[in-house]
Amino acid sequence: MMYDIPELEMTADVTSQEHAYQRLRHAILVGAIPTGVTLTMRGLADKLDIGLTPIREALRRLSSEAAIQMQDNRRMLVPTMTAGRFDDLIATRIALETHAAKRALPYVSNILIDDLRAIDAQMDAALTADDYDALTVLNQAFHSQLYCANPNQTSMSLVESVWLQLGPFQREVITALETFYVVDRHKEILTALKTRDETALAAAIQHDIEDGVGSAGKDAIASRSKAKMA
Amino acid sequence: MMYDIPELEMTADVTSQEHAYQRLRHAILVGAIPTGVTLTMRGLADKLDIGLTPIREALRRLSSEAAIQMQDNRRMLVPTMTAGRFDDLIATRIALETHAAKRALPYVSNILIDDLRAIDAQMDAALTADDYDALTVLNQAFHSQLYCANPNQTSMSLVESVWLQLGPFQREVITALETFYVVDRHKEILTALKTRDETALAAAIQHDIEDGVGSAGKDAIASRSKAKMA
DNA sequence: TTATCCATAATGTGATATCATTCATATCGA
DNA sequence: TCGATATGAATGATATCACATTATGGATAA
Repeated sequence: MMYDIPELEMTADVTSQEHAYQRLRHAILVGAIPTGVTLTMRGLADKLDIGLTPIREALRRLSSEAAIQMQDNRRMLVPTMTAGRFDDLIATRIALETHAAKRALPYVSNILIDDLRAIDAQMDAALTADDYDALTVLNQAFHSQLYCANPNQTSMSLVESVWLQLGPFQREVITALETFYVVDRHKEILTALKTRDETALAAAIQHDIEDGVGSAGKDAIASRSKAKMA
Repeated sequence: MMYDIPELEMTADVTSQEHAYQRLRHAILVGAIPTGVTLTMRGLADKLDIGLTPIREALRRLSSEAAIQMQDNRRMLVPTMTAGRFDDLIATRIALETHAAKRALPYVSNILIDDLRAIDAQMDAALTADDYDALTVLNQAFHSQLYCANPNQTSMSLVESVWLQLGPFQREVITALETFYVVDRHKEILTALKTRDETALAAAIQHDIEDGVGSAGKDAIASRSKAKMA
């Protein structure tokens, strides 16, 4: 199966391994790598124009984040999605991110709220420009900046692992009509932040996840299994 | 600083990389690697009697699980613990594991409960034998088996990342007097499982974490900062 | 037509060598 | 005595090579 890995501008001083990792990670995050197809090290090395060694280490890192799966046959692939796994990933996202948001709330400043609002505005722009990959990245930046307000935060890397596992769904999901809900829910999050209302914040995060990837993903899985039956 | 990495028997057919990963992982999990000391690839390769390449990939995997930290100076180390980070790790453990337990509950069978009870008995034996590393491993097996009852479970790898980050505290913590509480709380967990009581289960998990690593860890941090002042 | 088997190609694993960067230590200067 | 500096040692990064394992495609047989 053909696919391509989006470019990703980086500072020149990063190692090849880091470069490969960031680029593959981004590709998975926006759903650019189809699920189920076998990835080969030489193939990726060729595609990214990088040696085998950095690719290997990047893949090992991604496998430890459950972004890719290394089977015992020595085959590597982006795991395929099932309804059950998807459901559990969404539930885990909600548990983890409501927790992270609540822990971050005491550290939220008005400046941060303004920054989040700015990201939200960028999302509106990306939406009208039909730049869905940017939309995904911005949405994650929105959540990430919030959770990282907590200076002792230890759950961001866990959240990112879940995002990576949901990544393969991004493209089929984000084009769905439900997309605009995300922006709406961000407004709800911003309001809860402004009033420093912990309960409302947790609810808003949950709604954001459910209405965004959650519902659209369910639809995508449903239509996929219907297609298989036909 | 001197330290040694516990042996770990494995099947012969695993790759060197997997072997190195498992052994280093176990060492961090039981707190055998002191925090703050720089790890060198050649040093570890020498210690484990394995080539550089497998060590390198094992370290990359561990860094992606936040078990070790790779600084920009190219220095690698097991992160040192601070009171704030510890607090957040415990809070994350509770959020994540109560969630995992609740999701697993519908799949809990009486056979599983018996298995857990058997692990608990082994823990009693390990406790009287003063085998603290085994105690740690068994405790994690207890929790792991419970959460993995959910066939669609996606949070186990996240939980393990948190365990790895708390690992460096295991040895200083588990020798503390509070240790016996853990076993008590496991009884509470088992009771909640038997009655299929979701609320009681979540509470029991929370108590187990708080009374186990939680309180003992707080003490350890407190006495450590006291020692530094003296 | 379909299943089995074999030979070749492709792939992951691991070791080693080289290079650039970083660290450690001793020397020098104030 | 203390701090800055330079030099050599140690370390991580990467490419490359060799090898064992796995996959692939075609030929053969039922």
